[in-house]
Amino acid sequence: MARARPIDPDSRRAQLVSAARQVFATKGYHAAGVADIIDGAGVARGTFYNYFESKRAIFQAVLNELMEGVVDAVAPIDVTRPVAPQVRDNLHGVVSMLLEMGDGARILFTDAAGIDAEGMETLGEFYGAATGRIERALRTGQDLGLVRECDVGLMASCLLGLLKEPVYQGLLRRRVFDADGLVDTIFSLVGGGLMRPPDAAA
Amino acid sequence: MARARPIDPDSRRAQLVSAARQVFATKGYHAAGVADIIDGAGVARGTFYNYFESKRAIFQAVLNELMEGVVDAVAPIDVTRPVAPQVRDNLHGVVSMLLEMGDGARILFTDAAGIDAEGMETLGEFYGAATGRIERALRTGQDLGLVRECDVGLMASCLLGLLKEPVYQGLLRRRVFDADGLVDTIFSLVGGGLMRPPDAAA
Amino acid sequence: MARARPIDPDSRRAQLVSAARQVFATKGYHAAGVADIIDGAGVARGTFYNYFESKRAIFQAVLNELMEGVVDAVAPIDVTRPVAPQVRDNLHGVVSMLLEMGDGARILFTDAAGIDAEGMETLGEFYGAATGRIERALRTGQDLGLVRECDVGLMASCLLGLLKEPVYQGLLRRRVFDADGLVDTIFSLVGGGLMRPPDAAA
Amino acid sequence: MARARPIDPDSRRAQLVSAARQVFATKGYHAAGVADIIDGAGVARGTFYNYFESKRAIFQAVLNELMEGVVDAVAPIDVTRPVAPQVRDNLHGVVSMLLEMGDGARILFTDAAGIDAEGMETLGEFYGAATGRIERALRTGQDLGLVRECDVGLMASCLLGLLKEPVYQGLLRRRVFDADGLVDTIFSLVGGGLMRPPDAAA
DNA sequence: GATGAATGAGATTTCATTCAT
DNA sequence: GATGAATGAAATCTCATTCAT
Repeated sequence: MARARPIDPDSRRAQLVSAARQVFATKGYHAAGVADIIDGAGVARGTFYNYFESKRAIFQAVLNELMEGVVDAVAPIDVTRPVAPQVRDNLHGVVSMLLEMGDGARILFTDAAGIDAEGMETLGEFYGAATGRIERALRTGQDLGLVRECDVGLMASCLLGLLKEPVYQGLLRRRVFDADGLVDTIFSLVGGGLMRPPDAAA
Repeated sequence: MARARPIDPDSRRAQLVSAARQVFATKGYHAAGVADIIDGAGVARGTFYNYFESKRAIFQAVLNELMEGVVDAVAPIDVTRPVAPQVRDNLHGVVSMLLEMGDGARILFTDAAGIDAEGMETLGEFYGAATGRIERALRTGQDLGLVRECDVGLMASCLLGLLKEPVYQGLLRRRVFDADGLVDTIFSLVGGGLMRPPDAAA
Repeated sequence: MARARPIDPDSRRAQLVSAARQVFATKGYHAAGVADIIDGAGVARGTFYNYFESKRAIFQAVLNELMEGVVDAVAPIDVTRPVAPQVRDNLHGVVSMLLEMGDGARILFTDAAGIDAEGMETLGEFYGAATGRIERALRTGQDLGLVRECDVGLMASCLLGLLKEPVYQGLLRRRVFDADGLVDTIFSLVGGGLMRPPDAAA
Repeated sequence: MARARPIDPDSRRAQLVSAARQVFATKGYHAAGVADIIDGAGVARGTFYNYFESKRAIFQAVLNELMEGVVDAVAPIDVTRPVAPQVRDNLHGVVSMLLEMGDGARILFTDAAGIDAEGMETLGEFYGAATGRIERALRTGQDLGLVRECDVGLMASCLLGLLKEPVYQGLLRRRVFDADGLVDTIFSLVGGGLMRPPDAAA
């Protein structure tokens, strides 16, 4: 009711995106209304449309922010130093970031792909880029003699799945787990597989 | 236009579910309208509501059918026979099933979780059950001395991710691949990890 | 509130167009809302959109109906019979039609051109066709030796103006006049001036 | 962006009206937004409302300016000198003025009447005044024995239509023509038909 | 059982106007 | 006097659902 005090447009925009993330994370894209977002931001309806063309547009902004957050959690690997710890850090960084997002992650996992063709494409490109990075890393590893022969394309998306699925199920089934445990599990699997060495003790 | 000839209610129901699967797969839950479904089934609007309470209800029916299809693709493991080939068959069965579904799989991957809390729960239970089965298998494997120590809960969802992610990306990015390649990749990873043995040749 | 009894779609459509004509005539396109139209027709909002895609669309339907009405008021001239009375009848028919339309005529005179480019074009084509008919009539008249030399294009639109302006001012200034008076006036002007005196000298 | 330098209020007002005329002429009243006007004038939104109470108000200002322009193009007739050339000059002046206005004329022809009752009234008065002038001229002509008997009221608006319609169609159908041709056409029609032949029989 | 016209709550979006700085 | 962020009433349009035939 009281008129929101005018503030720097960039701040207002950021505030709206933040409110929107909250709302989308909680209710999902379709159940969320612009009304929820402006309530969250304490702003009038018209103000919203001064900053975003549509509900779809602010969703895209939220999505971009989330994707950026994940990307920023990954540091380039320096091959002149031991590789494993760096990979471990990156893995840990991404998982922590996703866990921190909490319900926000459902936007990346579920909502974005279910809205329209453009959403699918955005997400497809994002995961494509991620897979691409893993793929290149695998090839480098092969060149360095660390990684064995395999179909790098498929292997890359398998590895991505290794990371995503536990986080996704954490969301769906509201189970909590800690990032270190997951990183350890992934490392042990990638490091030596699942099978017990026929007779390790022998 | 022409009045649809009265048919056995079960057939009509099946016909509607089938049309609905098609429509949901193609357009997604929200973009799909009841109009699309009845057009697909060649039935009047009122008829639809004689068989289903709501759009949400028929979606649930479609979802159930799909989940059932996946479950049916998995045979129980008979521990008195060699295990690996049986696991391989199951894996192959599930992947083939998902690939056959084509766009229908997006319902399982994306749409179902994005509709409402109930959808999330349904899917959570489904994946929970799948994870549970894998978990039990792992434990059995450990008992038999085939599988080494690990956090079976996390490992189970990791393994599920190994399978889902490539299929999901196939959908998102419209890449095709064949089921055997994926099964091989998964098996090689699970079998011995990703690293090249220090000096396998020695 | 009470549910409108289902009727033949064509009738419903006609009823909506009729209500819309009334509303547009009274309030003008922009001041009129879909709410006014459905109130007029005693129908729910959704019903309106079962029949017309948009407010703009039903306006077009109204416009077409009005234009058709005017066109139908004009009979082709039969040159084997005396021409003047036929022209007089046509003139009288058009003027009467416009006067009967009452405020509806403002749609043709004012609203249609002020809505969008398409409205302007529709109206442009309509008046273009009218002018074209007059033009052809003039040329025929010239061939028959009844009409003297002139710039038929300009003359045609002048003649159209002769008819339109009094009707238009009748609308704007809420003056009433009768069709016969106008036809007489036009005839006296055109008759004395446009026709070549058969044999002025004789 | 840059703060507009303070200028003489009358100039600012004129600047706004000028920008508004441009905008209204191009887009029409309803499609034009206050945003377009202030963009055109290079002025902030708030500034606009320092000078005009509303969009409607500045439209009225534009309208008044245009009507004045037309009125000023007409010189009083001096009956002690030959009348025809004076009439011709006035006709030519008005037509030229309207043609110069270009799209601006659509404001007079179309937009003004389509806005609200007040717009209709304003325009009604304007055309009423014009018709009135023509009417008085006709009566004077009758007194001088130059013009024959007729219903001067109707005849006056007919004559006005003679002039307006070609210009209007020029707008609607984007045809160009020159003022002289139209004046000639009108004169030939009126001259041959309206004037009593001085002594046809003698 | 089948039909399809009718419904109406509710969502998104627009834009002229206000007012604190 | 100039500014421009904020406002919010009001309009259009959607579509799952109802119900009389």
